[in-house]
Amino acid sequence: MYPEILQHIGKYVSLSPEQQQLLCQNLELKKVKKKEVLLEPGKLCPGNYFVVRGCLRLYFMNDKLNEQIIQFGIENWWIADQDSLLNHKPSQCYLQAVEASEILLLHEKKQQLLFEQIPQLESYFRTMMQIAFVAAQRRIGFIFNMSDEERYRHFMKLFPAFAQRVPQYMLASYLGFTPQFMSRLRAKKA
Amino acid sequence: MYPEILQHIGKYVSLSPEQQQLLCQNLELKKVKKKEVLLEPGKLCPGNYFVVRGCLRLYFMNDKLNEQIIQFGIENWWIADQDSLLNHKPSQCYLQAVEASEILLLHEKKQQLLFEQIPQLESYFRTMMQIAFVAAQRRIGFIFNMSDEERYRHFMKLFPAFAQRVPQYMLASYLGFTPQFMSRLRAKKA
DNA sequence: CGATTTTTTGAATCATATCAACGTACGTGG
DNA sequence: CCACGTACGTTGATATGATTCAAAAAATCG
Repeated sequence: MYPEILQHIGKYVSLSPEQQQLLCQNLELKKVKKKEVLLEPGKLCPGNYFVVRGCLRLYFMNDKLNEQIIQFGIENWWIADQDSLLNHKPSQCYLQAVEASEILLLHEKKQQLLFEQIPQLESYFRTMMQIAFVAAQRRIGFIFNMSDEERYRHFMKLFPAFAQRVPQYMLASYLGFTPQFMSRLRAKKA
Repeated sequence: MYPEILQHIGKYVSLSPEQQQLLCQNLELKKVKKKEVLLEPGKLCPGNYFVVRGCLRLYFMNDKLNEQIIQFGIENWWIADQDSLLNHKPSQCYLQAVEASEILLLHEKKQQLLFEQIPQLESYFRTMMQIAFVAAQRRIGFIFNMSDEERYRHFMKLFPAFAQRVPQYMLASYLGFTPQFMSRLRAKKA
């Protein structure tokens, strides 16, 4: 039994003890070291990962051979290449541990089977997808309506603790500008 | 009965005739004129809209009082302010008809009830959310890794027909640059 | 047809990238 | 536990893509 994930699910739907057990039997616990890679371009994304402890990042290499971070996943977040999962096609992304982490993998096939046995689980994942979609649309809004500097300050205000956890160049990548510019922003101090 | 929406749902899940009828009884058909507004800032988004015919846009006013288009919805797409729906909070957006349109409104409360009676419908919406999320993440990738010019050409190549349907200033807004710059890009012709 | 909406064009300006070099920190093996 | 190598962060100079403001031209609509 994995209390962290059960608690998270419990915020959205309620599962019977039997359902909780069934779910946990179908999860695979993984412990990964810092910088360990869970998914590489060309491979199929095996399922959804729930972060129990630590931090992962999903990124790809752009044309100029820079890393572009699409998403971070920290405690109580799900992370995966949904494009690969949805379309059953090879990923174009890396999924990598930013810190030593403990994660739970819900294999795609098992997820499908569980949805039939635990309808609330499908409801839970619908909500997770909706939350993720809203977050992505908000991010698009921020990108278009704030300058890089504004977006940086906004992010630092919202997630000051998280900003301490990851290297600056990763934040710069996530926010969509260069590490050099990030350094200048910090130097401005204001 | 609304064949367009049933056909679309049928691509993802299968509904019995009774379920199809139940669903359609809970949809509200609306015919809107060009520029008609379906949702305004301050109001709660009433539910999800399925576009049978026409085109809608979801946008908000940014700090500089420019319209920022978040999403378009054309035939066989769902459109709504998910943020308002998810968090039951007033919208910050406008939902407006770009063309005269026919749309089906699935009220949020009715949707909840239907999910209990038609579990496949929850599965369908989970998939819709996943598709929308993947699209939004792809868009973020494009924004960060292409120049405005590249993004413009990429979009024109992908959706040449759609580009004809909406005013250029709306495309510019969706792509995240000014109408003036858009005009210059077109003039370059290459 | 006139009125409004949409698109075009020019000139000046600004935000951010790029290139290049140097500084600092950190963790790994000897 | 120190030294070395690599990874990360800073700084300066220059380049550039895109914005802004302003005005005119063109298209669309009632």
